[in-house]
Amino acid sequence: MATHINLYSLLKKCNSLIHMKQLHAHLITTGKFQFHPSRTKLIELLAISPAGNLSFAAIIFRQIQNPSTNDYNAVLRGLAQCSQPTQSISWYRNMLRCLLNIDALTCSFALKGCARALAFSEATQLHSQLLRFGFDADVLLLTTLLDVYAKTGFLDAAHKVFDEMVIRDIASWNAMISGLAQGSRPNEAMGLFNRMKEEGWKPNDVTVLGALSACSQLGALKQGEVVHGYVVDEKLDKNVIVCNAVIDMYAKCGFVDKAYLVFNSMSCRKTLITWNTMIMAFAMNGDGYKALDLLDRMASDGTCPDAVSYLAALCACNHAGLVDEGVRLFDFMKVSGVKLNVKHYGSVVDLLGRAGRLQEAYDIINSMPMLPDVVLWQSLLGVSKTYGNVEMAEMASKKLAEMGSNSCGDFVLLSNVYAAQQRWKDVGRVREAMVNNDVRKVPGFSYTEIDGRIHKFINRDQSHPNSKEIYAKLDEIKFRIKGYGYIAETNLVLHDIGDEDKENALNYHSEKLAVAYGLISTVDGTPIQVIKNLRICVDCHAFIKIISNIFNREIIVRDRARFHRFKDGVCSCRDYW
DNA sequence: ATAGGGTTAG
Repeated sequence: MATHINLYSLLKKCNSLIHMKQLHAHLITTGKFQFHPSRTKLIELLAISPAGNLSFAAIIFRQIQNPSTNDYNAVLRGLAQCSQPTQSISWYRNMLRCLLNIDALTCSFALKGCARALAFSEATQLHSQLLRFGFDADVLLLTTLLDVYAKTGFLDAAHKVFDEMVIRDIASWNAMISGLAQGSRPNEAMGLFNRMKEEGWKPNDVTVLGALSACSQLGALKQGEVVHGYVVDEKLDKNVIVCNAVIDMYAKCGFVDKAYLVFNSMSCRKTLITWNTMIMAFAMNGDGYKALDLLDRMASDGTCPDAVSYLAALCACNHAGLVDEGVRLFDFMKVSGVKLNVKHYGSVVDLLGRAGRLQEAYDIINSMPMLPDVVLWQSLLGVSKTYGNVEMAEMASKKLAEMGSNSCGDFVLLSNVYAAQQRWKDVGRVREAMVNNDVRKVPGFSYTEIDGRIHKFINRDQSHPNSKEIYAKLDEIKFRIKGYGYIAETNLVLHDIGDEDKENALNYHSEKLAVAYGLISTVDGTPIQVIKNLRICVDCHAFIKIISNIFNREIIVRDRARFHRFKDGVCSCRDYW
């Protein structure tokens, strides 16, 4: 009896493989291995702790004459969190064959494996099995199930599980809220967050992380401020993870100053991620020098920059047009010992390309120790278009085709390169390829927050209740801005349609709809904030510059990569993006 | 001998 307790307490303190092996040897040499209850705990420790060793756990498992469900579960848990989580599914199937008694933990670990392996259909099988086993009153298990459905992208199935749960606890709400937030349905995430409060639940740190992430995506400042207020009131800001999320929220809502205020007044210790979040915030805002300054300061503060820190700083140089600083930083990175990945190369290629240094950009691609990705060739294609370099554009397009990229933007860019040289035959050839290849077009959409409510617009959207007024406003704008030298950039539209129709296609881009709605529904002089899922197009950029001038409004647009602040007819990106 | 499992920022 005494040895049971001793072994158990020893196991709990065990944090190295050597110690685990010693305990194993002890169980063997004293002849207790086959019968001692701590054996299972040892296998679990080996299977799941960072100091453990999963294959060794499996070896030990095979030495057991009559493994219990718990022994199986211990290995299953390890397999579910290892680098090949599909192994957990085969292990589970094997358990069903060999064992009669599966318990709720078996299902829980197997579901975890499905989540990691993104195995939706296996999860549905587990779902029906756990119902048959009668585990459907188990809150923890149903929360895991909900989470698997959400993580595999089946949010409606997740929601159904959530809705049908007889008993829910805080973690069930949290799983559903963060599932919606991470599944690109942030508005619903906020809806559920509010409903949760109405129903008398008290959000905890995990809850606010989901809500803050949703606000970040939506650019929902008003709602984000409410969540921040709650965080402060409930002292959830003792948690550095929460602080990081608050910083990110303010930054993504366009309030980099507020983000920096939170960054500077944190009561808990900053982590690597805190610094990276703030550097990224400056980068998105075009504050190149502030980002570089922070990169220096983090090191002197005792936090060693990692690959993400450098990427963020490089990105900042790129957005601010700090070409020499960026190249210097990149050269330093190569000797600093950080492991560069394809994104670092992509960023520096973009930086050089935008500065017109196409040959240097191309040389870097050729010197890369890894294969260039689609994004990198797209960026080279983009800058080739900017500088009218036909050969480079053709080469990049060829690579993109080889890699199976089939995005509309690639074809449009190449076509524009030819069009600029009046090579109409080639333009026609590209159009034909577009038709034949059935190109993908990611639908563009924009959000704007008015009085704490999010309004979403897609291109040519007519579903908004105020649609009539919005289109009338756009007509008015169109009329007024003609006098300011605005000519629609119709070469961005690649359809066989007349110029007027091309103009209409551009006129109803989602960001224009959102800005027009902002103009009619907010008081004169107040800023208008728009979030767009793609990069802003040249035409909308020119259009909004003029609007900021004639309507005397500050208009802040966050596109996929950065912020554009339009004021008095100019943009903070200085037309460099 | 018993508990053990779920939600989490760049």
